[in-house]
Amino acid sequence: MTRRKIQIKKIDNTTARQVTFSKRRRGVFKKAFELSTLCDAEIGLMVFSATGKLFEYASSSMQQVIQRHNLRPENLCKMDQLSLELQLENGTSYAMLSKEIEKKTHELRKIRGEELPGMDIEELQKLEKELEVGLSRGERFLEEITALQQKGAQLMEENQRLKQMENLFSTQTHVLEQGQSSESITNICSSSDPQDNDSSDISLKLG
Amino acid sequence: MTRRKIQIKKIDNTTARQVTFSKRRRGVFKKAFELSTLCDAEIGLMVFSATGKLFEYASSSMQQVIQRHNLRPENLCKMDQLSLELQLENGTSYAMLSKEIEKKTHELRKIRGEELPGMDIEELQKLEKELEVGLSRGERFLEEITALQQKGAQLMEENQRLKQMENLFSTQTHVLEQGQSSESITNICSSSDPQDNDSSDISLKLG
DNA sequence: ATCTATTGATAACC
DNA sequence: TGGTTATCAATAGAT
Repeated sequence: MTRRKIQIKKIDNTTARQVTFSKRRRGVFKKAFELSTLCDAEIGLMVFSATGKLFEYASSSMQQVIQRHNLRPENLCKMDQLSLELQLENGTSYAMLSKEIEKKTHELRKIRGEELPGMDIEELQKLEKELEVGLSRGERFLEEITALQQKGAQLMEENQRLKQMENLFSTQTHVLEQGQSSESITNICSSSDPQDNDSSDISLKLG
Repeated sequence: MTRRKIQIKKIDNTTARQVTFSKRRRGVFKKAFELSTLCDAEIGLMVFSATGKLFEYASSSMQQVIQRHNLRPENLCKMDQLSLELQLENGTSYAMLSKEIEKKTHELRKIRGEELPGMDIEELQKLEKELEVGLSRGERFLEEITALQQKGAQLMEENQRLKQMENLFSTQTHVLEQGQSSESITNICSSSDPQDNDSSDISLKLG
């Protein structure tokens, strides 16, 4: 854009591209900072260089910006379905187990209220059965707990990726450069979201 | 920056601020697009106006950019602490409960091996005690299960936000404007497990 | 990195 | 909002 106008398309020359990247990156970050400052906007900007380096700027913190972004209804997408199922399952399970506990407790009290010496064999066998059931249920509970723990571990694992870095910027005027590159990324979840709002596409004119 | 140079600080006049926001926003998005195009960089830019409207641009898709961002080791951060605690808790709990189950089972078998008619009061009271303990343990299990379910629900909720929409942009030259505002953000943290990845949909099965 | 000729962005005004 | 224009800012090309 100076000694000569350039076309906005990938720069072939590698070194030239890197130079331009450095220069323009600064420019974009500065613009982002100015916009957020002048207009009181919350901004998050992530830039991965062609070599995989990450440069980022966030007026607050990237985690906060991402979370705010993810909070929007249109970004909560289909997970809701799974979530709802889960909620229902949980409710059912809990209700069922609560009922069972209550029942057992009631039976126990009933037994305790009787004279033990007066109990006949049948009564004792019943008690024994109760114990057995209680134990097996306990085992089921244990299994369930284990399963839940595993699921929880998986979920946490995923959540790790959600959690963001701290303010690596001392002030919002600073941009941090971070090393390493991340490769393959798997995507799930397609959004549909019919109605939506006054969303309008803005196409950028380049020249 | 033109008729007169301006200071980079929040514009007091509301309307002036909005005007500047609109103009500069375009500028930043354009710059971001140019940078990604010229230098083959992957870019994600999120802008929340002071009124809560979201404007975003992503060279690929915002979900992809966010995921790539989240994949960085340094962003898997501090959650590990809480996570480790949880793991230890769970581990301890599991070991303890397993041991308890085993013990109870052993006792039960011992009792079953005896002649019920031959049991004295003391023996029966012991059995009763066993049942009671079994029930209380069951209750504890239930509590634990409930706690785990809640934890899982929270995690899933968070994960929902992780899963992002598809290409709301038909091409990378488009910027989408989305409405509505999102407010306070609550964080729950916990995580663990270093390696492993591409795990995504996780459903909790309860019985 | 630094320098500048140019193009690009935009503040103030309409 | 959407134009106009005088300035200021960003930067391509060269050093």
